[in-house]
Amino acid sequence: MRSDKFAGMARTQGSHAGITGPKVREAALSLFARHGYAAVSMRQIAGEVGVQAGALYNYTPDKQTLLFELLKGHMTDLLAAWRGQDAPGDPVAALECFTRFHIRFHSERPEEVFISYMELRNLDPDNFEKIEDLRRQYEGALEGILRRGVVQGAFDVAEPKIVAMAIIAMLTGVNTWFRESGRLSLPEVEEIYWRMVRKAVMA
Amino acid sequence: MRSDKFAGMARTQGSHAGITGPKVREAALSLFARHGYAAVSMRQIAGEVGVQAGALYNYTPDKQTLLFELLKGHMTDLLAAWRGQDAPGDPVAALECFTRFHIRFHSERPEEVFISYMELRNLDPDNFEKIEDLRRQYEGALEGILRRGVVQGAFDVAEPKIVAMAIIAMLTGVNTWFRESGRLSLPEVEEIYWRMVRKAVMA
DNA sequence: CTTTTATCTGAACATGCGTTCAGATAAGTT
DNA sequence: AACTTATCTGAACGCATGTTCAGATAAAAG
Repeated sequence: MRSDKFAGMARTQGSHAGITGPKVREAALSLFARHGYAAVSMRQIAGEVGVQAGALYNYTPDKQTLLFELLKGHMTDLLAAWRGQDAPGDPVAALECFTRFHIRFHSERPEEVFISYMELRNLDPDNFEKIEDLRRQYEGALEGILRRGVVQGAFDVAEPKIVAMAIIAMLTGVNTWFRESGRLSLPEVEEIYWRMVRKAVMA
Repeated sequence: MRSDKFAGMARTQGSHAGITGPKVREAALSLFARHGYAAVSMRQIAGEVGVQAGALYNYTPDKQTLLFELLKGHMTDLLAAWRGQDAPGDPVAALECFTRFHIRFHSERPEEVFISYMELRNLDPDNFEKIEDLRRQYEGALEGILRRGVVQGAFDVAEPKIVAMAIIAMLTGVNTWFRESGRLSLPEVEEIYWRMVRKAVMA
């Protein structure tokens, strides 16, 4: 029952709100990103939602699960969005697709990205393992592209797994400085990074 | 007086220890890296040192300053170590020097690196600005190398500042996976990353 | 040996934490 | 209209937090 509500099932009965669940997750996301999981109290989250702290426990069994659901949702969305790209078969085109997709997706969700990289250590071991598994799947997608490119002779990459991690680290770094209002537009940023990625792996 | 002690002046008088100051910083560093600044209590740090919580205040005016001094010390060491490299004048050789230096230095200090990237948001604005300034100086070193390479026609880089940040993000990512005991040695890792960096920026 | 002093203890302070729960509230159902 | 039930309040729970400080301790200085 609780999990149904948490998953976003329409609440057809109740008293005041009807959208408290999403608001709780939005408030938690924003506060965790700004101040860090450990530094944010349930009372602060409740305050942002406009509710007393006790009411939060209608939407999450505890604080830890609230964090976990945010991270899991982000990683699940990321994987689903990537799979929805149906990337080209050609490795070079696929790599370009991945590069642009990663920058675009991550720039649209700076808060999720931030906590996904910062708050992993605040997950208990079980939850951590689940998130890590999703992350490895995403890395594996890029690694597969690289391996296919090597087989076809398009890429010169001795260690596809490590190069995949290096590329992802580089692309994710965009989020530390990119601002919508800045000098460069997102397509321009994509272009700069795609040039680097392409040249770095090309045979 | 207190700042002298904190800076490491020999304590020629006192009671029990004589090395409590360094031990406090080591314990704080290790615990902050493992659990995060906000999640670590002064009592935990004191416990690791083998002292009561109150005694910590002989070595830091407060918890915030303890974090700040760790970050400042790390960034200062990093800049000093880089300046001690006297990098070659040739941009390509200098870039190789920077790449290998960055990987080596960071792999030797995983805890400092971790908190330097994770705990910036826990600094109050004044302290944050000071650390950011040091970080910009370090980025500027790489940016300078890139600019010189562009002028000499060795590099093809349209946005040296952004490419510098991208390279640093990529190189720092080594710390997320590299283990001394792993399959690859540090020189092998340096080689893999240097290949990527060189190819990515070469004209 | 006595004095000085840096260092540490142990208790206390006010405040905040995550979480629980009985009871109030208001919307949906009949 | 009365009934049901999801939702929220407000108070309470035990416990932890950063920081302070009077007093104990032991090493160095004379």
